[in-house]
Amino acid sequence: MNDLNLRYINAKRALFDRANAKLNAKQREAVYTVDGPVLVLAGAGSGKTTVLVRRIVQIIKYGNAYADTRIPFGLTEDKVASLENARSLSDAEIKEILPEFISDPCPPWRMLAITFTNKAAAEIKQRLAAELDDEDAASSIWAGTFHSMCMRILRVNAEAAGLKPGFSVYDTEDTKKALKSAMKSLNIDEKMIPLKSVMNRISRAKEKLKGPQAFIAEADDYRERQIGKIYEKYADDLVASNALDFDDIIMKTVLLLKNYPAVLDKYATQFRYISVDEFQDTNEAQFALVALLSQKNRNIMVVGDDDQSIYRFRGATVENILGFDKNYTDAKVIKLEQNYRSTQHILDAANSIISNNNGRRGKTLWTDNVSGEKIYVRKLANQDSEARFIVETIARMVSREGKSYRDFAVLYRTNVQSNALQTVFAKSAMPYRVLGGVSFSERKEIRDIVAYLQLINNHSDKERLLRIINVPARKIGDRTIDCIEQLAEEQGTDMFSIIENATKYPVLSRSCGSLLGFASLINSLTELSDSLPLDRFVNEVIERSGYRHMLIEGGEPEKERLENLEEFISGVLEYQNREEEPTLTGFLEENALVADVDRYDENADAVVMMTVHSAKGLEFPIVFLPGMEEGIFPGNQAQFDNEELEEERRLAYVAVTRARRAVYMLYTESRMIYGRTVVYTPSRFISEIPGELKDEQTAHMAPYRSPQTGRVYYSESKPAGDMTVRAKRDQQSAPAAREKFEPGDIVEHFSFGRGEVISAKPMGADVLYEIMFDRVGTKKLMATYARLKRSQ
DNA sequence: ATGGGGCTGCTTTTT
DNA sequence: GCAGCCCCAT
Repeated sequence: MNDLNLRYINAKRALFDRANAKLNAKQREAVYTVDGPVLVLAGAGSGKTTVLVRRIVQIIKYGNAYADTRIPFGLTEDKVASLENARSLSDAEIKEILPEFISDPCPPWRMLAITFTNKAAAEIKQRLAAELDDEDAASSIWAGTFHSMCMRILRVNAEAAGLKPGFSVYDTEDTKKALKSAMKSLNIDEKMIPLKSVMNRISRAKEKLKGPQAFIAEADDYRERQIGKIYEKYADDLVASNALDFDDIIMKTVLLLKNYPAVLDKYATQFRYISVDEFQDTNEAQFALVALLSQKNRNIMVVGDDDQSIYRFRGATVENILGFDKNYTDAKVIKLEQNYRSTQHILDAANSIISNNNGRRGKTLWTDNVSGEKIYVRKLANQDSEARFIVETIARMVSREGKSYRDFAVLYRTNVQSNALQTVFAKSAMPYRVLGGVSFSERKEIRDIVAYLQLINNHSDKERLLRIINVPARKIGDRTIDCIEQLAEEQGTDMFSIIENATKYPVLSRSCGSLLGFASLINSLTELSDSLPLDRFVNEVIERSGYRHMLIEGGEPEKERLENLEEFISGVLEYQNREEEPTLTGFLEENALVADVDRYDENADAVVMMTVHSAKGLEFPIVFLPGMEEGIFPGNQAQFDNEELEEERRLAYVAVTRARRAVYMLYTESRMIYGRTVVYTPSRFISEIPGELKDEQTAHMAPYRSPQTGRVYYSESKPAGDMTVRAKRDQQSAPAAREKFEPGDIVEHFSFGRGEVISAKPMGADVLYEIMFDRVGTKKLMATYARLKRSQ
């Protein structure tokens, strides 16, 4: 290559570098690596989503322009010089020049980006839309979760996949019930083989693309053969119900692509570029899917972090990321190790913990950020002091350092740990929110109405039929239901057909009236579903099924359920307004695949509490890690199992790397676990952090003092009903005479803001107020700690 | 048909 | 310690 050509290419690349000046060299390398397989090992906080999005945008806008070494015909010295001088132009001017280098760009609809969660998918879509600045282009990119993408393929190819249109998706609870009934019909006792392990085995089998026959063929003991039988029966039931479970969605798609070369060819041709996020969380089926789809164009980029693989228990195989470049020998491997989130001390601590694991690809995070504070390690007397330590530390930092509540996260290993925390937080008047309770769509009334909709959409859906056939009560008893089930099995048809034709079966003569009534209810609603807008239709379902009537009859206790149904209808309305072609099937699919509108509102000013698992991908200025004890974190089950232990260590790595500024690791002398007081030793993960990175102390919490009697209690013996936390400053200053409020009064709270008193219950010398706040909803607060002021 | 009492079992979770 | 589930009693 002559000098002029070389200068041309260098000048062109310099301009692209300018356009991506906000990225570091490694990130840019990933963005410019367009063709062939690429593995991006992205450490925590290394900007992986940015890279993923930028690369897609780069390919759509400029194709392989950066790597392209072709020289335009008739290149002149003047031209090269002007490109070289363009470096000093403004960003906007450079953007004007770049299109002249376009080289084989990819149309957006040939771009596939796969994530695990809807939240991640939404974020990627949103950032793509912003960067492409082209709504249509952004929305034609296939960006979604594994499941949503597979559903899209299955819907179009339902017949080839062995499905009838309008097929249902069973969630975990439906699956559980179906397995239970399969076990019952096979006379397999749950005490012999626990349902949980059956579920797990079958789920693992599906992830390995193993059907019931293959499973049975490989079964080498009685128990395995029994599970094989259950699997077979369950699979038959799913077919009869025209339903898929979550694992089927992936497995059936892979099988479809394997069995129908024409279908595979269509998609493998269409998807010129494939990107997979969180690749360390993929299972075998998901890897097989990606491998099939990319086999033709071989342009596959996977992004992930082997050190953050924390879902082995649900079938994720780290080997997918560890061995990626063995599967794709020509893969380019790029490591993103610069961290933009945390202080160097936090990263050093995380690095030294994770360095105790074997079987890593090996990465060392570093940052330009300050070295920052040391890791605070605090020993507390018990879980109560632990919770109070957290509350008081936060209270102090909020009042003295002007921090917001939202700057703090409490991350624990197991959900049970949140109980003790919540008790203390609830009484402390400190705003907090807990992630991971019963979600909206898991509520009984919502599930019931969704079951009606599912049955209307798919009359074969057995689990949903069983769920609502007698809700509200319509005199169809268990005996009748058993009878119908058996008839359906004998006739090789579904239960609904038996019910419709109840008159034909003498055994059903007694309940014939109720059955025909139910059949005509469902049939008339099915007809109605075509003619009414979705929200009005759902309203009719609630009405005509008698469900609303049932709840109204139920009076006060059922009021909340009624309100939830109203909220559900507004959710339907929201779907209807958003969707171009709203359909019942579409709504149900979204409902099955999209968990609640992500419950975590990042704007609310409240301390957030959740498991370390659910914190993956999030970041917080200050992180508390209670329960850093052997037996909790790492858990008991990991004590003698190295694989488990390494997973726990990765989890600890995830936990520490959530923090931007400070980490508090807490452990106790003793704590209550399952009703027993246990004494655990501090977690090995604490000792795996070098001493010079730690600020280690015993924290002495002030004992409780009863507000009424002034008696001092130590937490273990505190009297029932007195679970107050006293911030230190409160103890020092004698409580001032407190203003009394009555229902209807408007009050001001130092962090919840303005609210109206709903009720006031005297409790000893104190008063428990229920207050409806404008911003944060209804809260119950003790007068002594709420420090309420009259508004105006 | 519904609820209460006793028994069990108990990491992590998205789709 | 507690929630969820099953079974039995009303």
